[in-house]
Amino acid sequence: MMKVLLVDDERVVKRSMRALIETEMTDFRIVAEAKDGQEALQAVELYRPDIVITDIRMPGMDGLALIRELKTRGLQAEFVIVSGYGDFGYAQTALRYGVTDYLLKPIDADYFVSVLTGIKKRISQSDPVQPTVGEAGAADGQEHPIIRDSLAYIARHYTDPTLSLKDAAGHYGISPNYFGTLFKKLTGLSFTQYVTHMRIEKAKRHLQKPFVKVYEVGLAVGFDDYAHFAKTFRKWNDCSPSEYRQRIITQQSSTGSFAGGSERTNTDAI
DNA sequence: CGTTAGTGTAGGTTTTCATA
DNA sequence: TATGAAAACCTACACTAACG
Repeated sequence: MMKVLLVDDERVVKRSMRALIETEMTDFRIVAEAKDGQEALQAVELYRPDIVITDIRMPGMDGLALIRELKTRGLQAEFVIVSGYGDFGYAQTALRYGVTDYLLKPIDADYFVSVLTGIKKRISQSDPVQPTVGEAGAADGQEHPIIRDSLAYIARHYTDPTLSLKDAAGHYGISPNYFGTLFKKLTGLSFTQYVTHMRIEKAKRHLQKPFVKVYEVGLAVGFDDYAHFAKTFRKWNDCSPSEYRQRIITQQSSTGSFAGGSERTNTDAI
């Protein structure tokens, strides 16, 4: 049984995550909830959770400070960051603290389940913490200066349609072949997969703004060509950009603020 | 008419593998 | 650790069609 601590200042978010864990994940038990870092520290002392799921931005001690403090205290736990819109760069920084994964709000139910399931599997196999897909792959990458820097490079340039592995490799003065190999080895994702994932996640944020046209979203996140954007979006999410937007609107009108989101799935979000 | 989706294709880019 | 070559994959482009 995995012990989980939920840390978020938004009650509705915690309630949604609790509902999901209690209904979908019988191997997990929520031992405590906290609304900020201070409360979380106390809960950790009492319950020694296996997994800490924390928001980044909270009053008082924020998520990053909390993780730093818990690591200082030697807590052997897996950390999952929950990041809201506009926190992406912040979440990237969080990866350097060795978090296992991070989830963007609105949280996708399937992805949430898959992240926790993956953590349980790793713990049960007594493996060292391995990052999951996507951004979390950056954790190992932090150990190599070029890859560490390249992640920041991508974060700065992902909106540029001309961003390429060749350019990035040239930036560091190594061959594209070697750079690509190194990147995949250390992050778990190929260069293009990483960049595409970042673009799609950003696009999903933009699609929540109804006044922005879908093709403009594609342009805004680095897709020069709408057809390519639509194809790529569907490949990663099993729905078109417009379908995704429609779902978000529907879910937000029926369930409130903690709604929407999807990650390589077309199932309902929390 | 504007927006979005779908398809085929050529060319460029990335990944993989063998090798030093 | 690093490179080169070739295969595999991806992207941009052009075009068509559906929909409101």
